[in-house]
Amino acid sequence: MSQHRPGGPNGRAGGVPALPDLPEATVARLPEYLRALHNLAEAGNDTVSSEELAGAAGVNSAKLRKDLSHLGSYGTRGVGYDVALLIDQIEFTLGLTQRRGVALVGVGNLGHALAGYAGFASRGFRIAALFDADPARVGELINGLHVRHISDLADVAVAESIAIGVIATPAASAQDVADALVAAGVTSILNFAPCVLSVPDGVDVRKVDLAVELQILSFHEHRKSSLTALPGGLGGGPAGLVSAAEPEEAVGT
Amino acid sequence: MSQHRPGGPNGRAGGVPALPDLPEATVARLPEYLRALHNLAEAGNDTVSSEELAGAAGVNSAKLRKDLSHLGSYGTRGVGYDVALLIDQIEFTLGLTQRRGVALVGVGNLGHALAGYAGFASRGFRIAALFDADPARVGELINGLHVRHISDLADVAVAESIAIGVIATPAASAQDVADALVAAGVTSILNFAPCVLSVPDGVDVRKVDLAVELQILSFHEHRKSSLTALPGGLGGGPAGLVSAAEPEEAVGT
DNA sequence: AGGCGCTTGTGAAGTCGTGCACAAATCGCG
DNA sequence: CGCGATTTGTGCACGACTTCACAAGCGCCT
Repeated sequence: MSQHRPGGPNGRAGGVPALPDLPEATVARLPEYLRALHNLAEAGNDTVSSEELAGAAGVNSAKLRKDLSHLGSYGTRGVGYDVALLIDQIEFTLGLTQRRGVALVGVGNLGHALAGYAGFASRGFRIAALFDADPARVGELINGLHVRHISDLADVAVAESIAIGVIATPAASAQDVADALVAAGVTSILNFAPCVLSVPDGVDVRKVDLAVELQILSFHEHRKSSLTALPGGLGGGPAGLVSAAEPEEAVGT
Repeated sequence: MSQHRPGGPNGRAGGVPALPDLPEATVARLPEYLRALHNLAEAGNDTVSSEELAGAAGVNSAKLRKDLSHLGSYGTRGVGYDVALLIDQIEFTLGLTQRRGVALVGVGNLGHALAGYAGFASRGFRIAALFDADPARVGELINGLHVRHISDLADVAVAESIAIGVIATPAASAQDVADALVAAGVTSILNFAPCVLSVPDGVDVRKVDLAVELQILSFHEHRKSSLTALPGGLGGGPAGLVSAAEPEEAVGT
């Protein structure tokens, strides 16, 4: 995360919910609850218990209740939560009451897929513009939008009041793109490039690295197979047997 | 997220624990260190200090040292870490000394991009087979592999000893695919479908939901704009007390 | 009306992760 | 050979998150 404001005791009068300074872990789970709630609503459920909802979202019910309690008390004891009300509450908290415009930079392999990803549109986002540095790609029509050159970024971002940018370029150009986004007024960045971005304070960056996820799984595979293969424990250290594995297939991206 | 062994009171009967049972948070950072190390190696660095490496990986140097200390002592005081040695160590720990085969199910929008994603190959994985349920897609050639029907999954998975599966199908079919993967002997699943999978114990699932990341960013956007719009508290409540932003590294979790 | 079963909301305890601060270890050099 | 500069490895305190366990609240049934 980029920054977190430890706010003071939040006390607001009136019916409008305050901005309750949620734990980051809670924020990360709210979208999951929201998805589960939409499913439930579609299935015709009016209310839902914490146990049910927790099951649908894949978490512990106590955790779910505590998470929701941070938003305020929107459940009824003995009954459960009103599905529609809770959806509204979470959407408000996540700032999804307005459809946010997103700028996507880099329409290569991954960018192409992201541009066409229906999940963005269905969950409150609108891909407002596509950019690429490659002039050969400029003009290409993807999913109803045509690709613009990255030099137009500032103009478009301002015109469409875009606050979120997605970087789907190679790592080498990611920092430049991030700088350009920041200069254009973007204050939240989702980075798919495998590199660390440095941005000014006040700008949030989240990173998604697809290969990292596989590597984490690989670790668990490795551990599982070691456990079954060597129940006793393998001696010494894992020091020796590494070197002669693969022909070092460069890292270049 | 992944499943943990319930294990209870640590079922290990005496003896030295073979694999040091790393904290999950550490495991999640190792791939990042590995990437940074490969960059350094390519740049010709022989050794690196924790401070440098931490910078390149976007973390605190104390955290990095603690993480690495869990793997054993592979640094030299006063000097730093041997880049090549550390790469070997981390790759061993992550189980990347063998190139792991991956089965990708669902070659729609996103699956297509994943099939062509160079980052997998360059970081120790080999997409060994592509599957789809749609007969119209079977046979299609993507990145040198042709798409097979999902009914072949079991045969191929066994033949190629595939332990990792990637689900890039719509949510509606994800659970069926997961069941098929598990039946075919896959014990680790990376799920891009926006739904909760239920799998037997011993199977690890990691979920990546692209829209969720945007929603988390949206939350922070929402909060930022509210803060600037309402600098003070409204009536009644204790106002002020908004401490300044704490600078921190920009690292996604 | 009153009691009963169900479910939320939350104090409190426990677990996990982080970051500081420093001792121990190593190198280079005079 | 010893000293100082440097950097690792880690004990410790702190903070964040999770989980348990239960009181408080709500609706329904008698």
